[in-house]
Amino acid sequence: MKRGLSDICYGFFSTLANPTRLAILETLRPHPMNVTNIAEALNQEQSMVSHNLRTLEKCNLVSGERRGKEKIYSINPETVEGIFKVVENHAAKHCPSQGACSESK
Amino acid sequence: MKRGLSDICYGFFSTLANPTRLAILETLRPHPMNVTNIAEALNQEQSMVSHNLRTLEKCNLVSGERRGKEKIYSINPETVEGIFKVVENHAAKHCPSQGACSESK
DNA sequence: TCTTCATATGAAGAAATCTTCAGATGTGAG
DNA sequence: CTCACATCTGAAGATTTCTTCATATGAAGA
Repeated sequence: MKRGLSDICYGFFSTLANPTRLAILETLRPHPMNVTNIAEALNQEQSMVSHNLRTLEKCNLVSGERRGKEKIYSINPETVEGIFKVVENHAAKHCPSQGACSESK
Repeated sequence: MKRGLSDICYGFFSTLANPTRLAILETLRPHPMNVTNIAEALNQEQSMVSHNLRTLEKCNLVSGERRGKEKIYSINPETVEGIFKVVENHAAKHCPSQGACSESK
């Protein structure tokens, strides 16, 4: 198996290949938020959100800052916006109605 | 669960979250190639490459063109280069030695 | 048509990832 | 210190995705 850029990318894309994590990024896009609020916004269990925030943080897609009892998470805007931009453009051109790269064809 | 850009992105990133598929993209980056040659380049079974090419094609990350017995696959350069560029930049800033977004921390 | 090369496909066990639950840790107030 | 609130963590069953194998389909030439 060839090895190169692929390796650098694998963890990155694996991190993004999850609906909860994508939803977290989208939720944090407008502004930073604490864990409880993210969980409420997504209607998910707090522990699930926490697990996924850890994955996102490992990958530097979000970063968290303690503020008293809370921990405020915010996205890494450069990377997240950059990626979303490419995907939005791709979807606009190649993904008819909606729901890209899925079933059908 | 919130629904939005996340849905469009999910299939896209799932497609990219696989070492074989990333290696295929990297292999095709310089120039188009047929299935057998890709398999040889990656030292992988032909059927595996074929399965993964199908996934990539569904997502419009590659496209295949029959030429006689062979089928020549090529990447969608706009999207693939765009994505790699963002990831390379991200890795340069946030992924110390190499192997991004993986273990440690 | 028969043969050969090239590619695609279905199915099933193997492997990786998720989700959930129970409880641990951290923080600040009283 | 104890309590309450906020977040984190480990483990295990549930679920999803991979890999492999056997075989099917397609294309071209004899």
